[in-house]
Amino acid sequence: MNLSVNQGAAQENARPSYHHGDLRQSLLMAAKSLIAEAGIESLSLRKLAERAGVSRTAPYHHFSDKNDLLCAIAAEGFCRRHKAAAQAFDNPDLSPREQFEQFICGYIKFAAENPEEYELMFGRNIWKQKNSTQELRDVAYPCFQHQLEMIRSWQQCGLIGGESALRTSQVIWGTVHGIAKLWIDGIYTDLAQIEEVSLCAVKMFVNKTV
Amino acid sequence: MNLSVNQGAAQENARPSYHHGDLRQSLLMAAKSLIAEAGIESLSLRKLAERAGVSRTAPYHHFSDKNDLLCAIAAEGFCRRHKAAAQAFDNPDLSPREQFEQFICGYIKFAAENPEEYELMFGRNIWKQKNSTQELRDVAYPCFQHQLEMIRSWQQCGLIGGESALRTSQVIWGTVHGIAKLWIDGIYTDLAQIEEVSLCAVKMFVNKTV
DNA sequence: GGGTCAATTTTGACACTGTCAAGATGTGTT
DNA sequence: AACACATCTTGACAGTGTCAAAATTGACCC
Repeated sequence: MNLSVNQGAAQENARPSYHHGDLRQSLLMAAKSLIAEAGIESLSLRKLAERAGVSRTAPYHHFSDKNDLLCAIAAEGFCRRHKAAAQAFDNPDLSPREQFEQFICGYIKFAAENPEEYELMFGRNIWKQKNSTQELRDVAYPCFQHQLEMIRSWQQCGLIGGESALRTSQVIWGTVHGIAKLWIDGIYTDLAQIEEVSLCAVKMFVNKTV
Repeated sequence: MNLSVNQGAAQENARPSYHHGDLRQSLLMAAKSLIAEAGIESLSLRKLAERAGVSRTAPYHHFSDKNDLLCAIAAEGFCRRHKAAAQAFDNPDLSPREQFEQFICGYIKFAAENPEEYELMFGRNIWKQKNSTQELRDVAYPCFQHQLEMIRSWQQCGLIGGESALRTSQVIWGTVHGIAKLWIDGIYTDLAQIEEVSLCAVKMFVNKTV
């Protein structure tokens, strides 16, 4: 049903066959640009529709809900983050310690550089209750799982301590998520400090004997 | 200007002299009960006014803004949390290690037991831009400062590592905040695990030689 | 080519929201 | 009693998300 007819060529003035061409993709792009301009708080479906050049209710034929649209954007964010994390982890030139540092700093840097997108990926009621889309879960869960596996590997090579890999992973995820959130939400205000905080976190988690 | 005339007796049907008695306090109480009932997302000034028994715009004579009202509620939350933290820290019967554990677990427990209030204290645009009220800052900053001092004392007695007290404090705050947020926002769903995660965090931060 | 069907889009409407401007109502002070 | 002022109400406006019904348009079959 929601499968777009012509996926490719979702650029500017390429609408060969259908009514709009590929409105779903256009909406996602317009949404991201609107969010980048004025923040996620002020994103409304009506402004979005106007930007995309359609009427107010047109988006409802591609997204059941505003929440549905937000989930789709969030899913893209998880995809991007997942790819970046995997790339650093699979780099054979990095020592485990360097991998770990890349993970911590990369995670926080990703959040700091894409604050609105990160804010969307968590919070904003996307995960609360039963609001998460199947599509979102399909993308996000492997991302979470990947984090767990990385932590497990760093534990096995003695780089970091902790008991069960799951608990340790939950703590470390909490740390990076918390630092990112405190920055994004405006409590930590000095961006220059954020990287120092990240490095401090790395040192606190890494075993001293290594 | 905003000083209420008769602070005391802000209960149900006690409105001796003024129009309403003490609307400001009544509004705060009504707001907290509304938030407890339906979550912060669905709190509207109109519903709030109705609950307090006044017209839609009456609150605007006690709070300049919706944001102003939210800041006032958040300030109460910081007060409560600050008191609880100080109480545990000043307890002479507790060893530093017990104090630290109380801090970590107490912080996360506070957030888990008052999710809506905690969500309000951070996020919700209260700290972003210039939205924070002077009143809120006056209450919250000492609270942040207190956390820093506790961390410093635990560092000085060798309980925990880290470099500068500020950075260490930022990392640990990030950890408890992140775990709390991941729970509140619905990513960590099992409440029973939260305490285990808290204890795991304690073990990961405490020096092994102690 | 013409007719049919379903996907797509639009118009109209509803119940909300935060907030402003003016007026009404009561309180305290002189 | 009279004034000034804090407080509260009514009316209004521009937004918001979302539903129902109507209109448009492309694709497909004969």
